[in-house]
Amino acid sequence: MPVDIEGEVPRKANRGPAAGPENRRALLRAAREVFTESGLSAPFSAVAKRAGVGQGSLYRHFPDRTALAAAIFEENVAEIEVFLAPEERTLDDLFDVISDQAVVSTALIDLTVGNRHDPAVIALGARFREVVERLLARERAAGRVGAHVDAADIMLAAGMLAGELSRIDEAERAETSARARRQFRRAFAA
Amino acid sequence: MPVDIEGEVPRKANRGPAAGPENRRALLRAAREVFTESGLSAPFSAVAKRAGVGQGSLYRHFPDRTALAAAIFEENVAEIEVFLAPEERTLDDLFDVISDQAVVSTALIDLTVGNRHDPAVIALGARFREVVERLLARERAAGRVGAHVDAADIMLAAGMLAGELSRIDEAERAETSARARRQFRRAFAA
Amino acid sequence: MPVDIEGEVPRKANRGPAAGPENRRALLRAAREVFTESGLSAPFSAVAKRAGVGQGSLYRHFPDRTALAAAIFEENVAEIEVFLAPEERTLDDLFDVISDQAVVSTALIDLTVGNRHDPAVIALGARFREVVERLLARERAAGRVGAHVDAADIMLAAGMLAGELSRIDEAERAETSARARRQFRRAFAA
Amino acid sequence: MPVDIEGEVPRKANRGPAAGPENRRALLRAAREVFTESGLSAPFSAVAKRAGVGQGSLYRHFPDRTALAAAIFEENVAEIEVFLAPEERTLDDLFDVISDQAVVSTALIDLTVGNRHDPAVIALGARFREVVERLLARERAAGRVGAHVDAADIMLAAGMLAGELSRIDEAERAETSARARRQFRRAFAA
DNA sequence: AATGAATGAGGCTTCATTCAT
DNA sequence: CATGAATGAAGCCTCATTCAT
Repeated sequence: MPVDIEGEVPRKANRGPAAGPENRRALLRAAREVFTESGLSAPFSAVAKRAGVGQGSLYRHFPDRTALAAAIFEENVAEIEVFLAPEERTLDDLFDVISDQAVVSTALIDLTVGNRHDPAVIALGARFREVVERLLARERAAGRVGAHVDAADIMLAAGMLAGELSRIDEAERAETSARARRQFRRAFAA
Repeated sequence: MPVDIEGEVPRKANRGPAAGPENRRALLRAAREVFTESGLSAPFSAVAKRAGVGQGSLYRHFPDRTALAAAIFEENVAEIEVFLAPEERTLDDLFDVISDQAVVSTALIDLTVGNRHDPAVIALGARFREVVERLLARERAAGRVGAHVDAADIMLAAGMLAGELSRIDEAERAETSARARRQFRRAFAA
Repeated sequence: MPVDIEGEVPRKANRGPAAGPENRRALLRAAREVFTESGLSAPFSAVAKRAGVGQGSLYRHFPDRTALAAAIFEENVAEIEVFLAPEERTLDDLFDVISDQAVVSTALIDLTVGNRHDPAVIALGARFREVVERLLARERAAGRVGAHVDAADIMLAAGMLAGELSRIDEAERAETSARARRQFRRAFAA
Repeated sequence: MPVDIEGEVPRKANRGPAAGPENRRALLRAAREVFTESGLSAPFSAVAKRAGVGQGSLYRHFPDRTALAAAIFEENVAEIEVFLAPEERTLDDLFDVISDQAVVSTALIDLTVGNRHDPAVIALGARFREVVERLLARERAAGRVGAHVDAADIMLAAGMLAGELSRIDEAERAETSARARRQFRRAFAA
């Protein structure tokens, strides 16, 4: 029962510009968590709260939901790039990362799809396509993938898989992922 | 606070209980349109408005979003049952209906997935599975589908396809649908 | 999942005018129950539903909440009149009835107070006052009540008691009633 | 659907966080007024409007009706504590404050009674009881109150009085208050 | 005279966004 | 540059009341 006669407002100290990058990271982490737990429609403000950051800062870093989604997407793509860089990575490894990222990814996908024409989104799509193309070339050369398969096939499969995984219960993900991958392996086999 | 500018009270005439079934149909039609155009997150009230029906009537017929989704889903399943009944229907025909229904279907899927444990939803899922099983038996007998394929495979494929189609632009649907079906045909081939 | 293609509406048979008084009784009983359970602010329609009667019939019998309250009040007063008629009834008996009726009564009181100028309400108030006056005359004659007490005192006490009882938990009613009556007995003693 | 007739966007200026405590006070004042005038069932939003404050701010300060009631109650109890602190205050002074606060108090009482188990409400009840106990001890010591009276008696009387006063017309309050206090004086006399 | 569906106003609450400090 | 309160529009849902049958 705060009596609050002369209203002390004990607000968090302003830590100055130094806090910028740190806040940005906190926001991204928080956004992943929030979107994972509550879906895309989670209150935008929940992200700020979870990150322990003011509403205003959230808006400064990410002027809208798309910007936030793009930033997360960017991290995902970066992770994929790194993970798939080694020569020995296979299509199966791609599906592994996709499966791992699925839940957040699809909230993402839904969002990015809604802003398909945003330049940032387009750029990220292109980066992802690059990865896929390099991978595909290797897989084809190794005879693990037939000539009838092109990058669009892989991307479609990845999208469908991510979408499906994001919709279902945690408990069913592993099995569903395995089943889908069996299908795609057969579909893509040489 | 009706201002009652000209003493006009333009409350729509109460057409009496006779309007009931008609309203129900109008609401379902409107719901399909609205969800197709604006996705699941469209204001629930938009459905009533589009149907030309009072808010209250919407709630009487469908106490919540799930009830409405289940009713649409029911119509879809009924259509699928009828369409796939003839002996000569194939897996490709299933993918045809799915593709046709995709946009609404996925709003549906998202919704039904959210209420996976609603008895009505469960019952409809079971009906769909029945159809798939009958179809699969025929396809297998005809040698068009391999023994490695089970009903869950078909249902997964249908779900992934519908999900994907619902996310993309109208313009890309035909091609994407064709591509996915090529993949599934190969995956399921004997 | 009613398909409802040609909408049969199996409505309750119209039992004709004979049902009138029966419905009225059912409505009053239902109203007591509903107001007791859910307070005055219970949906008006809940009364009709509980009574197993159409909305329209409720409105026909009782054009508004006040009319309904007045009718219940009327029954209460009638009961009080009968109960307190015998020579040997005392002030304590009055408090007994009040306590019994308290929960519904106060929903009533709140409502009637809101329509203090409704003729029906005024008439009922007068009838209650009559009862009180007769009782008071007897009690005074018997030397059980002092000369300093008038009808308004009794009515005030009754009102305060009913109000209090209506607010508290079922479990505390007996004790609170006893305590209040101890106070009033002392206050009114010769 | 803001029609935006002249491109005018007359959104009230955001006066910033500084407005916080001021808003809180305005809301409490407004709540007292609104509840006094229209009873507990007044639209919650009326409080915000009366206070000249956005809906959202109302909800920020008081997440629900109970929180608001508790805050008003808190002010009342604080006032009572201060007013009854001096040695020379009597039971009659208590009834004075109660009478003064009656109208709002009972909206309060009705509300707090509905949330009897809210910790804030419990704490306030305890504070009130403390005041009553101190007062009662003095009155008893002074021989103005009999040994048969305990704190529960006083609290019951106060509750009944407040309840009654809140129900009746402004015009009758003074007389009713006087009458009730005559009764209690007699009931509690040594 | 009874029935119960239809109607829509209005209260409730949440949330995106702005902006004083 | 960060903070978080303020704002109000807009969706949700309930309910009093009407009225065709």
